[in-house]
Amino acid sequence: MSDGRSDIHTSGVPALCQSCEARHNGMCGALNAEELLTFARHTRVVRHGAGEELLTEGAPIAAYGNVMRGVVKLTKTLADGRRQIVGLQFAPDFVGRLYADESAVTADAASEVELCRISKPALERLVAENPMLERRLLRQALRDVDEGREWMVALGRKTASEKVASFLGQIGRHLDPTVAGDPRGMAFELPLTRAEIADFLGLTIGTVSRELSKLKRDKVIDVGPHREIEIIDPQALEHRAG
Amino acid sequence: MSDGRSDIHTSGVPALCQSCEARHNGMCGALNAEELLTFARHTRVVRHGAGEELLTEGAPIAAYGNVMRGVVKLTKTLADGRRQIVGLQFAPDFVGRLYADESAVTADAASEVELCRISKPALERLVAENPMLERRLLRQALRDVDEGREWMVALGRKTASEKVASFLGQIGRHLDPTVAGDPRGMAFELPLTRAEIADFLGLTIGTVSRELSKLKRDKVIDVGPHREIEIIDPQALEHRAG
DNA sequence: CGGGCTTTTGAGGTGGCTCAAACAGAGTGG
DNA sequence: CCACTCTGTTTGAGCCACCTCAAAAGCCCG
Repeated sequence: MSDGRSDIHTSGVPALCQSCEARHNGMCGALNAEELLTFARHTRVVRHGAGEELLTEGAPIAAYGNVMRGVVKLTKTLADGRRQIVGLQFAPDFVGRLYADESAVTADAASEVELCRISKPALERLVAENPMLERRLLRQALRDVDEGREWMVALGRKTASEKVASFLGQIGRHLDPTVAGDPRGMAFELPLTRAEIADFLGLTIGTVSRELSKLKRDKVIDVGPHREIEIIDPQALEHRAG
Repeated sequence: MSDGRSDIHTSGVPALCQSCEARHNGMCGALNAEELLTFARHTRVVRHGAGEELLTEGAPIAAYGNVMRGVVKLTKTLADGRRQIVGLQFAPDFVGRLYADESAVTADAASEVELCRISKPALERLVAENPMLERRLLRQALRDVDEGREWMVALGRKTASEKVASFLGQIGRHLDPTVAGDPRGMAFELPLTRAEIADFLGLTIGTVSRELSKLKRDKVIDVGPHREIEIIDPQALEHRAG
């Protein structure tokens, strides 16, 4: 039995938006039912398989998107091929760089991803007309800044084991925000390969694997087959995150 | 002999704003003469000596500011004292974190600094009333994101010498944007001590010093007394930046 | 069951750290 | 004008965390 409130809120809301996280915690929260309808005329839900490229470093940006499901990784690559992941976007994050002609990063689907896609000119027009939308995007950008700075500390000053512990903590928190201070453990599937984790943490695949093995040996986590991780002792993990 | 244009533009503009960079390339560019006057009623120019703390990590934010002169460094510190500089702000950058109760970083004056200060509630009210102001702040935030990501690559994937070369290149570009592709050299005074450079690059003071000596030995730069640096061969510097 | 991918683990090398000493400038006071 | 101090910088010697290279093992899919 649903309450009256949700009836009011969902009346006239496009079907796809009704359960979309972007409407609750993301960009689309700025829009009322009428605006959502306008907005939805320009959007299209697209699905991308793991590894598909959404944006290319140095190439023009054709469209923006909101992550609805899955994980998008943002990477930058040096001339000789060294790679660094500079951000991970989860639902309901916004993907793309407003007010820039070309993307400074490559964005690809780390897992299978569903995106709510909107063309560049369409979003830019909607943003110009709707200050609330712009405010949401500002909040998103500020979150991106904060998160980037958090990782700069890890990249610059943490040891390999601290990096890996921090990474597991962050992923855990993202996939289940209630776990933050919870002393009980949790299990999840890593959205990244070892190589990608290494590119995120500024390490090599070998070091990542060794550190994970160490955490397993010390009964802080359990490492299952196929990227499954169980956090047995969140306290200990937090403690090792520096 | 001034042209007519500047007369139009400066009529009714507060004296302090007339030559302020923030009005030309920063946040205040969003405001017309009338709005600038309203704005100026809430601002005050304050001067801070090198080392003075403007914002403290984990402490409430009392006021925002625009850098008018000097360099502000943003740092994060781990529990055991390891430090990482996560950003440098030059004129006319905005300092502070909108929509947050506490600061995620410590901000201090790296050199003597002049700030155009505005209280938190005052700016928040003005932003709520003026979408153009919000757009400027969004642009600033997006620049901060881009710059942070640029440095994440350096922190995670570049060698010590590449880091130092990149750093000198960035500082040079900031202090004189015309130099970018210019094959001729330039000279400037570093706004940071060796220890601060180390905290920026995720290195130790010894490594920074050694790398600078190496660049000097190789006639790429010249290191004078009192933090003076002359870039002799910008091409070679760029080449070593990775 | 074989072939391709990812992951683990090992042995050895090295870039940047640690620790330590000497040096250089800018004040400060005699 | 010269000690003296204080802070910042340079340089050296040795070491260790993490990388490199390499091999083997696990998992997935046809």
